Amino acid sequence: MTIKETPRRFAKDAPIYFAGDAAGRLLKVACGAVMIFHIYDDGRRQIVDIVTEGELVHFQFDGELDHYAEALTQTTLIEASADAALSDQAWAEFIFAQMRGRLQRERRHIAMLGQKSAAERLAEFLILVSERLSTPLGDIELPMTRQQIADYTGLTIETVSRLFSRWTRERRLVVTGKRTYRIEGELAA
Amino acid sequence: MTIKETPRRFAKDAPIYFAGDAAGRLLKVACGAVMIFHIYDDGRRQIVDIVTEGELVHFQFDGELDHYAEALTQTTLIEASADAALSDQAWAEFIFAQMRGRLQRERRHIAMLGQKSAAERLAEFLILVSERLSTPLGDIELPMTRQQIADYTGLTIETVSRLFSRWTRERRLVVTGKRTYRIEGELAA
DNA sequence: CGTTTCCTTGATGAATATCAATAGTGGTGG
DNA sequence: CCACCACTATTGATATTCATCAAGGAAACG
Repeated sequence: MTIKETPRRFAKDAPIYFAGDAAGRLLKVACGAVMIFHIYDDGRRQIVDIVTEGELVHFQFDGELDHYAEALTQTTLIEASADAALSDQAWAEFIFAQMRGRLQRERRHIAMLGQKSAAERLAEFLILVSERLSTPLGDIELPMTRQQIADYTGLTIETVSRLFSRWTRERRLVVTGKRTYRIEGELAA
Repeated sequence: MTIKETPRRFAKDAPIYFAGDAAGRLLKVACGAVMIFHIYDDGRRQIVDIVTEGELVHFQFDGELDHYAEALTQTTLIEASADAALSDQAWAEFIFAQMRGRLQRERRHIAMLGQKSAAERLAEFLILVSERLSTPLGDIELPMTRQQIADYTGLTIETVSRLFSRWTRERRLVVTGKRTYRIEGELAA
């Protein structure tokens, strides 16, 4: 018995769910990319993770969701019943593997935010994105605004902008398109 | 058929495993507390999570571990075969619930490190510890050095020490024992 | 006790946030 | 196609927070 999967499409920047929404459905990214984030009362926002093709968006299958999700690009999600998936052997293994990957990324993110300088954080972010969102050419596809990058790295848009400018000036980073870059040398320094 | 569980004891500050160690065994805290951390080449350390009674220490059941674990207090762990546990219904559900809890905490930790000031971070840390390591009396049991607190909050020991001093001076925090505190007012401010 | 480790406190400096102004970019309708 | 508008990014000047450096004191341990 296969599990019923319903596709849902989201425009760029469209909200996917809010904190407080009921969980219960399992969401898998078919194409596009999703950002997961927290918001504080005063408007501060922290992007916690970026979810890409083939990955699950969250693992909260009952109760309420405690974070937000938004489409970073035009995105198609596959929706399925969480209960059904959990009792299916193959799905359960997939879910487990996904959770493990997510835990690993989040651990790295914690270490980055806790210990690294602005330049180190941005460099690590770019490398992460190049591994997860890249075109096959090796160029970094960066479908994020400065504000989003700042909210992922825990910096301000000005600091992010200054680092981009400096690296570009120093030819460590080359702008190869409207929203694509290529890393030429060692960043971080 | 029940799964074989072997207890193992660790002294305070004893290492439990290192990054690079083979995974494969499942570890559950029977009593005590364990800290999970990352280390960089230059010695910087980030404590990623604190694992307490009844919780699983990690979820890497094959390949290599990519982080370190150390006993925060005298600790007893239960060791079991990961394979056996994963194919047991009740265990699988427990593992899933544990992973979800861990993901939730790590998300919060990311948001804290990315967006909050030193005072806010330390306040949040104390509240977290009071929820997770507290005595039934409401006092905060703090079996951690200033360095460990700093490595959890991404601050320096001096900053941590100054905040403790200030809050104690302002009677927001009361020292009720050698390593126990009580929160009296609003911290963070 | 002496020794080591941990903690506190002060003085200073560096990294990064904040504030402010300008420039660029994309989108829309005339 | 152009002109306008709103949004995003850049850049500079300044302020703030927190780290670093340095020294002394307290607690823990043999």
